[in-house]
Amino acid sequence: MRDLLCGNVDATMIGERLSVCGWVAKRREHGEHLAFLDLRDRSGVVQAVVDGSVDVRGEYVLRITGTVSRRPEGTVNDRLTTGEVELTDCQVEVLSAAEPPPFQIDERSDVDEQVRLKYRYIDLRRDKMQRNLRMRANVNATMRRAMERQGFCEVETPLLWAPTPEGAREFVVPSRLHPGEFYVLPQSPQIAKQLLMVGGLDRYFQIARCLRDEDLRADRQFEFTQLDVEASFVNQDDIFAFVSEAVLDAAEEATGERPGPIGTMTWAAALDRYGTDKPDLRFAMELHDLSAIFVSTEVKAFSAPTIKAMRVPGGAEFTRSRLDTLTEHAKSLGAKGLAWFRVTAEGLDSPLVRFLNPEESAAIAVVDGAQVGDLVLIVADEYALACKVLGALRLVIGAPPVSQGPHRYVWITEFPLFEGVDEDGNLVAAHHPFTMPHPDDLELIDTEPLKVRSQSYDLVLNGWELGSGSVRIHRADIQSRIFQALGISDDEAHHRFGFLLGAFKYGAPPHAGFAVGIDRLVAIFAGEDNIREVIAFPKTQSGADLMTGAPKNITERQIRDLRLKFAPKV
RNA sequence: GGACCUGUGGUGCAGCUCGGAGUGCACGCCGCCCUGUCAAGGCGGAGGUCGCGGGUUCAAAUCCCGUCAGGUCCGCCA
Repeated sequence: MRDLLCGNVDATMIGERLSVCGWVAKRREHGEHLAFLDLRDRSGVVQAVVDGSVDVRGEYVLRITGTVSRRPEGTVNDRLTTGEVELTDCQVEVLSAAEPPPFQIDERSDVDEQVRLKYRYIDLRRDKMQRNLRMRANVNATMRRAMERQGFCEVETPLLWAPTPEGAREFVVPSRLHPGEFYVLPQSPQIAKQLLMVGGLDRYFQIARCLRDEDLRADRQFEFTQLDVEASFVNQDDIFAFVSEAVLDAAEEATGERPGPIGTMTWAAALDRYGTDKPDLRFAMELHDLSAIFVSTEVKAFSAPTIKAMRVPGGAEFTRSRLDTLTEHAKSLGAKGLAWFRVTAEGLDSPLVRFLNPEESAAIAVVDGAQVGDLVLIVADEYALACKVLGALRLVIGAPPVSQGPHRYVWITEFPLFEGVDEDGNLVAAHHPFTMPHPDDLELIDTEPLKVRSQSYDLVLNGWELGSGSVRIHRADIQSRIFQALGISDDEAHHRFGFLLGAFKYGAPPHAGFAVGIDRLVAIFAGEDNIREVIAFPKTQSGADLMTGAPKNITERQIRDLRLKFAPKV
C-alpha cells in the first residue's frame, strides 16, 4: 500500500514515484490551482504539492502517490527533516474521512488532560506520545536483552492468583465455578518467582504487570509494569550487578549516554542526610544535626530530642509570605513549626533570634558553610519527623524539574526489617515477611527488633523510588522466628503462605531478587513528571478510564452467574 | 478519609478581588478570495446550560453553601 514512511522521504529519492500513507496534519490552499498537504505518520511529516484544490480536511487518512522532487530555490524548510524535498504530481486517495478532531494535534497547544484521555486515540497521534511509547518499547527490549545476556529465563506467572492478605490492597476477581470464592490479581509476582527458584529456574525475569488497589498518584497507577528479577545462589551485590546492567543499558538506549556505576548509601544515612529513603542527589542542601548544641537550650521551640537544620543557598531573599507557606507545609506534615534564620551581614535575622544564646547563634550561622544571603531552616521534633519534614521542604525548595539535571542513581541499602508496631502490638514488616535479616543483627530480633537491619534495598533515581528487592529467607528456622515476631501464628502462616513454606521444605536455594518500575524509569528518561505520559491508556486519579467509561456496571446475567449480591450503600 | 488548585463557544486563555446585557483574545470550524506555502495570508460568518444544584441580591460567570469531574499532595502503596 505504501513504499515508505512520510518522515523517511529524502533527497536520495528525487525523481522516484512513491506512495506514502498518513493523516492530514495541515493543509494550505492557494485557490483552485495550488494546495499543500502535510501528511503525517509515526515517522514524521512530508509535504505534498497538489495542483488544484483538494477536497480533504485535517486528519483525513490519505494515500498519496507522487514524485519526489527537490523543492524550488528558497522554499526549503529547515525545520522539517524532509524539508529539502516534496511530493509533486500527486494522486490523492482518501482512505478514510475525518471529522474535525476535538483538539488540535500539535506540540504547541496544551490541551486539558481530561480531554486528552477521553480521546486518547487522537492524543496518541501527537509526536510526544509517539516518542514516549517508542522509548518505552526500546527500554523494554533493551532490558530484556540484558537479562537474557546474563543468563536469565523469562517466565510468565499467573494473573489469577490466590489472596495473600497483608501488604497492598488486592484487586479481587470472583470465581464463577466456585461461587463465593475469589482470585486476586497479583500486587507483584513475589511468591511466584520465589517458587520458581525452588523449582530450579535459577535466574528468572519477567516484564510483569502488577496490580494494586491503592489510591493513585502522579507516579502510581492501579496497574504498572516491573522488570521483575529473581536469582538463586547469589548475594545482594550480584543482584545489584544484574539490575545495574539492565538499567544502565536502558539509560544508554533512551538517553544516548551510559551513566557511571551506581553507588550505595545506607537507609540510615539517607534519612539522616536527606530526610527520606529516596534522596534526590541532583542537588545538595543536606540536613545537619544541631541536637548537641541545643541539648539544654532556653528556646522553648527547640526543646525536642532532635534539632535538624538545613541551609538554603540564597534563601535570605525569601519573602515573609513564602516563609509562611513553607511553615504551613511543615505543619501539614506534622511539625509543630518551622524556624527560619536569615544570614545577613549584621548577623541572624529571625523572630527567634533574641532567644538564642551566642553559642547557638554561632552554630546556626555556619550550618553547612552558610554565607551571608543564605537561609537556615530548623525543625525540632522526634528524630524521624524532623528528618521527614525537612526532607520534604528540601524538595519543595530545591528540587529541579524532572526534565532537568543529571540522572543520579543510588542503591539504598540496609533498610530496617520492621517499620513499627500495629494496633495489636505486633511488629510490621518493612518490606515483606520473607526478607532476610542482616546477619549481624539476628540477635536483636528478640531484644531490639526495631534496630534490626534487613538485606533489602531500593534503587533510587532523582528522588523517585525505581524499585526494591531483598535477599529472601530460605531457612525454615529464621522464617519461623520472623513470623513469630510479626505475630503470625504457625496456623496462620500455614493458612496464608502454606504453599510457599511447603515448597521450602523440599530444598530451597538461597535466593534474592529485585523489581524495577518501568513506568517511572521511562517517565524520567522522557523528562515527564507524570507516568500517565508514558502509558498508552492510563486511568485518572479516581481510577476512571475516561475513554471506555470503566469501571462500569455488569449485566444482570453476569451478576447471576457469579452469584454476587451487593450490600446497600452506607 | 483529608488539604489545596482548576472547571467560561470545538481547543487554550482573559473576565471573578470590587456583582450591572455572554464581553474580549489566540487557535480551530464554515463560506468567499488567493499559483510556493509550511504557525500561509485577506475578507466575512457560525458557534455559549460560564460543570451541576441551591442561596444572597433589583441584578450572579463574578459573592455564599453543597455537589460532580480533573489535577497535586497527605493518609494509603508488605
